[in-house]
Amino acid sequence: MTAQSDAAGEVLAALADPTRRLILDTLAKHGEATGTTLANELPVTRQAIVQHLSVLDRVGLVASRKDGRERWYAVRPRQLLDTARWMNQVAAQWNARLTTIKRLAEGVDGEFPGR
Amino acid sequence: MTAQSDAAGEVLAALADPTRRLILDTLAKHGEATGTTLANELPVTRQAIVQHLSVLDRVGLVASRKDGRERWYAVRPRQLLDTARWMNQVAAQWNARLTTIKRLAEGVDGEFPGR
DNA sequence: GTCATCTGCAAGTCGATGCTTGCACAAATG
DNA sequence: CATTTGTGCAAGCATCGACTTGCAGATGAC
Repeated sequence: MTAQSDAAGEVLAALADPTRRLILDTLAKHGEATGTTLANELPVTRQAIVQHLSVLDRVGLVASRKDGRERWYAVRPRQLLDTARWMNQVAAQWNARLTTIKRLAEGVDGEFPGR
Repeated sequence: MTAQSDAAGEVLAALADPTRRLILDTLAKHGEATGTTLANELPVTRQAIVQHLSVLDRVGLVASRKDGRERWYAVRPRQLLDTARWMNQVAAQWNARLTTIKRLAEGVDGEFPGR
């Protein structure tokens, strides 16, 4: 119920890094790119980029294709959509629980602090 | 366009930690809980839990209320929903870009590797 | 064949952070 | 008032991960 190889968690961890999000952005902008291409316009080394791409590939956020001596990467939306769906489900659970609590505390008009 | 105080990134980073997700789960299950309550049923110290709750509060995933000498925490779905929406938008952008590319590469029937 | 370029592997550095222990303070109970 | 219980602050440790540098191998160009 909670753990099912935890795909969502992996994707979240991958997306948590700002550089990785930047790489994904750039990649999506170009459609396809190689490690060296990305390194040319991003403020990090090619090695760093390749390592990030390795992480992103492991969780299925990018895919790679080898052409000659070049390796081309592209973005894959599916995992992102799945994770978004997961988040919506969790949020729905929270909402359900909160409304239940509210119903139990019937009559109490005090809402929760607005942070 | 990319940076707008980056609320999504903050939430992602907060959700990336497994212990933090466990805390959120437990919290949602109970509706409300205190640091010591959570520490009683989770395999970490109260201090660790409070620190995590501090992070979660900073990004708006939980809110706290003080009653006497006890501080009660509860989950807040809004940030989660916002982040899910953000993910959907990004995924939509990726999809749009990918279909454009595909259209440009008209005639080519080769799909992308299935990882 | 020779040279330039792109990739892949490895090791090392450095900062961030998850978790702990220790203690002081505040509030409820007797 | 004394005791107990819950919270808040601080410092220390230890691990993880982001990034770099260095080099070897593979592929294309001249």
